[in-house]
Amino acid sequence: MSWKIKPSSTLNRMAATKDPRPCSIADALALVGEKYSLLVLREVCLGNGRFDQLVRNIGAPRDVLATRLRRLVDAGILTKRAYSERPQRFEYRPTPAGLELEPVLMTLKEWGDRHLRKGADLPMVVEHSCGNELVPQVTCQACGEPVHHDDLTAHPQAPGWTVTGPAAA
Amino acid sequence: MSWKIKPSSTLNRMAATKDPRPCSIADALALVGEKYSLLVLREVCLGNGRFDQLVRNIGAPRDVLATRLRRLVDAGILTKRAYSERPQRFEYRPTPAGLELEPVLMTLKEWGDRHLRKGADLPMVVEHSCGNELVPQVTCQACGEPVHHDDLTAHPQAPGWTVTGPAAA
DNA sequence: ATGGTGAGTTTGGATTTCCTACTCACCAGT
DNA sequence: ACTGGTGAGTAGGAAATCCAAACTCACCAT
Repeated sequence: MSWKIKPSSTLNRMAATKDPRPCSIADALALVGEKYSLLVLREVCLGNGRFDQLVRNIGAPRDVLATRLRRLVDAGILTKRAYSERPQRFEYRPTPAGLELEPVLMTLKEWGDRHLRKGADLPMVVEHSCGNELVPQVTCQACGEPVHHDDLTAHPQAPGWTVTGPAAA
Repeated sequence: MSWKIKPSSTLNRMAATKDPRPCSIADALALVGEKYSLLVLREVCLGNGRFDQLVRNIGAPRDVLATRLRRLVDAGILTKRAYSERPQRFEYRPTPAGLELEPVLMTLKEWGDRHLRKGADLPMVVEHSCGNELVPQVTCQACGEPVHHDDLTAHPQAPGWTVTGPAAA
């Protein structure tokens, strides 16, 4: 049996620790930020929604994949539907909420293409219906202008937020 | 000592396994997809780049955070610089490459705001220099139009890709 | 009867995370 | 000079996760 008395210096540190911030980015990542989850979404958005396709294309262990799929279905990001009874066979497809995560995939792909492959030898190109290769760009819905870091000002609305930098409120 | 003879059904399964696809999304996630990495980027983009600020605001264990920071610095996404010698104190800031990950954060925040909080009681609002609240929208750089799933066609360029769905090449 | 496929589950070991504590260097107050 | 506090980590062990391979179960094909 130990005394479990904390030295005061430790007590002070404990008093200073706080819960992490309320944040939609953190909440979103709690759902889709686990390993392989966004790659699952990539595949189902491409129409490759069967279990063994996912295993092959993503390279995830089967049990981990099964866990991720359950979680994404529970979160309303994917649906599981049978494409064949007798033999029962299933396919995962994105829900509308899942499809709305595509912008995240597109911006990630853009960044990877530019910074990790320097624009050459891209493993895959996406074509937009306008006929050009898609280069996704984030714009402000209100004014239509492309968004740059220096154009942003953060306004914390909930307790727990402090902003010290150039984007401070 | 065991014989290590595989049943033939297993042999066949092994022959079918392949490496995962070459993919910029997967490569990007290998760098910034680990737990907490994107939250570190959030904080650093807000100007909160000191170790203990990061610990408090993110809620990450200190050792994990130290590991992530090293990795992000190595990847050229953050820089570490002293803001005080004697006592040595450091601050992490985003590099240009790090700043270019902001679109990923913005699209994630958008999704979380809409789907996880239904638009009400947002913990934080970002203002664009045009004076409006920022609602990020992904557009096609070539034609300027907002991008929708059905407007996209995937064109695999590297081996290992198969696309069976509506976005098939 | 044998083998093959799809969609997982089971098993057992390797790897990561997490938590608490500890260090080290410095500064501030008494 | 001593006590306490801060910043930026490191150390060590328990808990959770991951991973690869094997196994299951239901069905179909030869």
